[in-house]
Amino acid sequence: MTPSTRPRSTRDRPAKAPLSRDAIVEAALAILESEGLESLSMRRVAAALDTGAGSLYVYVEGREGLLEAVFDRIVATIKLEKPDAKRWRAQIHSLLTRSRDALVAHPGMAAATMVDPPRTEVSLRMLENMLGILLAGGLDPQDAAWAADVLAAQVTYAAIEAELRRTDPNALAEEVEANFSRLPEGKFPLITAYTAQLVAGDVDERFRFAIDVVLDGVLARTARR
Amino acid sequence: MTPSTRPRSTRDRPAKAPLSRDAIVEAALAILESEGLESLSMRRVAAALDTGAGSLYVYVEGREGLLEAVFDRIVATIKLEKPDAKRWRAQIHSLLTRSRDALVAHPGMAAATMVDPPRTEVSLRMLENMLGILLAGGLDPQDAAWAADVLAAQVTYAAIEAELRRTDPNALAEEVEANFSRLPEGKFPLITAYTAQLVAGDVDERFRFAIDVVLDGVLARTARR
DNA sequence: CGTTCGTCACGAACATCGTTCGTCACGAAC
DNA sequence: GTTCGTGACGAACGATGTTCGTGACGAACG
Repeated sequence: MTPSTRPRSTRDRPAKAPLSRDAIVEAALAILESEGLESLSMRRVAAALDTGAGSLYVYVEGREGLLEAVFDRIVATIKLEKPDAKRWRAQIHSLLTRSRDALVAHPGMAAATMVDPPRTEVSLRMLENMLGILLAGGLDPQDAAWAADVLAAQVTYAAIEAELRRTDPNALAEEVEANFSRLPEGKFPLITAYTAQLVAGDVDERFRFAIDVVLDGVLARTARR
Repeated sequence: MTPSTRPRSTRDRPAKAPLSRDAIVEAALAILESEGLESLSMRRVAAALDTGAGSLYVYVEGREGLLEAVFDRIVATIKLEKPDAKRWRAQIHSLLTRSRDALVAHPGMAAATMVDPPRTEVSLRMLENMLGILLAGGLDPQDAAWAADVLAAQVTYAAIEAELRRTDPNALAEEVEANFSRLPEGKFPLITAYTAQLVAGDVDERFRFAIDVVLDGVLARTARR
């Protein structure tokens, strides 16, 4: 891990690992997973590395830069699919489900992602793979390009929804349902009538629906052309 | 405006409007429109009302509560549609485009929306209207309920994208295109080959595509059933 | 008209945040 | 043995959200 010689004499300190960009990102990632985004402060990361917050700025471009690096690391762990025309639809589901789960595993990251589009090389790998699968499915290039965007929106949206249900899968549904039930009488007839449908399905069912609907929509467009 | 010119006591003050929840929300809304979410601090709002930040907490449940109230106010301004089976598709486009534009007009609000689902009565009016139009379109209730969710995701996503392009409509496309052009040779063949398609279309075209794709997808599902 | 009393704005204070920068100890080079 | 540059340290700055003791206002009351 360490380059060569560990400095034997940092006096009182018991030979602590040297600061590095990688070590910082890794520490941040650990905090993100265990405590969530709001706990991911520069001071908190520095404390985990037994140093001062100011020391991080040599290796990382502020908090924003750190978050970007962390996001990159997360995306890098997502396993891609080798496009196969025979299984393209299943591949989309697999890839996007893995993407969503990777975001869910790091609370707060999904929402942070939306602030700006992916620029890093790792994110482009992801886009390249998406395009590959969609094109393997026979989609028109323009449809595929735009569909990738639409699908990305569903992934981050589903990730945020899944985060909310993380503690208790049914907590949200029950809360919403309870909320609906004490609505002003007759003011929201449709919501009242279809409460069951509105809260129906778990996270996975809803996500599957969203992706299928988008894919069916693009296919309908292709067929019509 | 300097503290030194302040009247000795509130008695000498020229009858300033009393603090109220409405006044606070309105001031916050004005700041949000003109300066964006990151400038919307409790102190900034208090300053606009010529008072201290601490005074706001009597009327508003912290910053989070204030933001919720502001969001509610924004959603309240969105004009709804009287569901008409003959124009239902156009109605969806109108309603969602207005929703997107309302979010875009208040920078940062779209991203903040995603943190938790709408609970307020105003948001339910919106949902009720969406359901009404979709059902008027002949959709199955379960499909309509879930589709409303999928469409909501597209609205906030489009709003965030539109915010980025607010200053210069082409800035993003050009940046992305420039980014693509200096990619490692041959590492992203599809992105390289279809750069034109990836950056094609303005905000409205892309948004129209997203909505149409979702609607076509749900219709295909309905037809198949 | 004088007193009382409850409301409510004020603003100082606290904890935390991201960020900057002067200082200085370390270890290697001379 | 001396010099020197690298890089961590941590105090400090400005800004944030939030709490709370204080006190002034105006209405109610005698």
